Amino acid sequence: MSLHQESKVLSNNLTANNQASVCYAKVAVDLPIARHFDYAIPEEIRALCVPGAWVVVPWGKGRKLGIVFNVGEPPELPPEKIRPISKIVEEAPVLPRSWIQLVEFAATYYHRGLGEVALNGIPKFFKQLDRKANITAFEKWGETSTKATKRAKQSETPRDHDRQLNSAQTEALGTLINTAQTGKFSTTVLFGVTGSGKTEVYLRWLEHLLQMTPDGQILMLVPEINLTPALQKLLESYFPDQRIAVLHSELAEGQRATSWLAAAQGRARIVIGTRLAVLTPLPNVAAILIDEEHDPSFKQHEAPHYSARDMAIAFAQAQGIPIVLASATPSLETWNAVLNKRYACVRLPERATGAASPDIKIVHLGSEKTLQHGLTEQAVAAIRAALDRKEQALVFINRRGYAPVIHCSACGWLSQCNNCTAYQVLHRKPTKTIAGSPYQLVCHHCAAITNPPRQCPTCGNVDLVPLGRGTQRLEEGLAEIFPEARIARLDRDAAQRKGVAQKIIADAHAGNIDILVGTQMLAKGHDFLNLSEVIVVDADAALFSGDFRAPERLFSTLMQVSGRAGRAKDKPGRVTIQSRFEEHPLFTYLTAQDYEGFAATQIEERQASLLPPFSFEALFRLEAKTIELAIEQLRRIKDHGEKLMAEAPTKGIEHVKVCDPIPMPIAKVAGRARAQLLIESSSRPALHRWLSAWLPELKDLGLRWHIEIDPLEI
DNA sequence: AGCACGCCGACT
DNA sequence: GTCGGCGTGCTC
Repeated sequence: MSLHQESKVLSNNLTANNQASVCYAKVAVDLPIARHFDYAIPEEIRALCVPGAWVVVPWGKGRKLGIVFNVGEPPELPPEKIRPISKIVEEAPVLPRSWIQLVEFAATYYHRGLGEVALNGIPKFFKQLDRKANITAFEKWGETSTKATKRAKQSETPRDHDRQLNSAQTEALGTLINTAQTGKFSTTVLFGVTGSGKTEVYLRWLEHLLQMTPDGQILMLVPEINLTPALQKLLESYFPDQRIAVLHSELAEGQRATSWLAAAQGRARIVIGTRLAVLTPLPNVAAILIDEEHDPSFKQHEAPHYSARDMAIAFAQAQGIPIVLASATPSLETWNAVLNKRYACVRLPERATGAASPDIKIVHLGSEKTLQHGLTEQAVAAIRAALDRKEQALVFINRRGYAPVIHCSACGWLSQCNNCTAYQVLHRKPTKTIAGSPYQLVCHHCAAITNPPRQCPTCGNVDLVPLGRGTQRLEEGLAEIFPEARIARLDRDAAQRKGVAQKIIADAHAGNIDILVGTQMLAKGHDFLNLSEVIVVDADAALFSGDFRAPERLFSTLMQVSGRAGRAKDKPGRVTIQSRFEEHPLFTYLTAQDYEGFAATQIEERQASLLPPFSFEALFRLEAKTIELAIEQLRRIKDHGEKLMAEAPTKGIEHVKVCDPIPMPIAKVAGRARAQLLIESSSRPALHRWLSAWLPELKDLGLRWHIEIDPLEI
């Protein structure tokens, strides 16, 4: 008998025998579909079929993994269409209620399917249906690594533990312990400049929590994968007798499965991870800490588009536990909540080591002719001075590749991507090939790679020149200016090969590198004690960007990268920022390292123009063959919204503003035109009530769109 | 996501 | 004539 026939018979039996007692389960299926599915629960598994149970369900001609959410609610479908659950996966841990609630919250808030959210954070390994043979092996593996940790405990390593806190830290710790108490929901911002010793303070807070709650688990979110190894080491030396699980997308499948299982079974007391870790089931969660709270990487760019920070706050609230948001430059959403006294705030005003704050200088970026490989005289002198002192310099440029575009000096041709509204970026090939050009053109949007043309495709001119510079060209230029220096480059391209990023970071710590060239990746968190000079090659692109969040991001990036300089007591840090707009007010606040002053101006502007956090946004996006078609389809969505608005008073929905559809900032990617439609409201609940009324009706329009809640980039 | 169905273009 | 492109619809 085929699976399909078998299930038909089963469901017929179920309906025929005793319809009233047939029990149904709402199941999140492992699919990126914005919906859950109803299944009948066969009598013999009814006892095991509880929310959080793992099940195998029939799916079309095959089977799929699912997780039970609700049991007993009436199905939305006629009973004859409902098939029964195939079996319960008994060896899998029943997922905790807190996790079920979090997933339900996120699916509702982000207007997504349960399955899409629920299965998003579960390691691939557990989603395979034939994993049964391996699961015990993994459990054993988990046990052995616990033993390994225990063994490490016995060989007492010197612990940072005994290091004295300074008076500001001691005071901050006291306040933190008082405001962020166990067993009670609170949101506390730990606000301190880079190097003020936030880490020390929150480690002590974690220590306190671990003592207060004998089984309690702590979730710690960090923005960058590169930061986890150092943090893991630190935590392991700090808490040698606690099991620490690390979770991020670049772990090997086996490691990720092991860590996840340790967290889900409550064996791991501390769970460190990037944004995906917010979806880890934690049966005994006792507190949450988010480091670099403002970082945009906590927002997922793909499918469910969730903000791990916002989800974590909602999670803490639902579970009645404290959450701490640490940052030197909190997001304006967070800072506004501090000003409104919705969040508590603990301040750390000084650098803990006693090192002075870095001296930040803005220098004028003249015409290209006055520069050496894009660097001003002052910048070159600053790097040379660092080399002379046998200290390190970091040269920051937020653009990877060799040059952002190539250009024909005769006819003005630019290396436009054929499939995207973007330029192809000139890159040095990753490995030297025997034949052909050492360069290639790469589109950063569709990832298409082509050989650079030998002559201009429109006029035949052979004189094609790279315009501007990225990390690779800067590295080359620096090698020319400082032939004796050891230079390393760290950007997404360099970090692509596994282990390379960690090797460069280790080399920098060991003093085997004199000049570090890199992007964002280098700006965050690292504590290079011999680094005393930071150069920011070009801060201008973000100064006049159309994005209202650009100044906020620029300020925090510059503060963060500045914070890399002079982390040791005896080596004061200096920062040189090159700009054509030295008079810009952002720089005034930056040189004074006055986050609060800067935030006040930004908040004032946002309030005046009713931008977030003074309004709440949702964004419809869709793709079509042409931009006209995409706009036309979005207009149909808008029209429908306006029809709904006309009926709003009768339906009890408050007013929201539906803007006009516009092309996305990059209008075409990989040959597909993209457009967006912004929805705004001054009230978050109003916006969500509106969307809940609107979205189901839009299904009938037969359009393929998706929605993003609280978008970061518009 | 898969997978089926269905309707138009260039190929042995 | 068909093979196959991917647009559309469905999965409890």
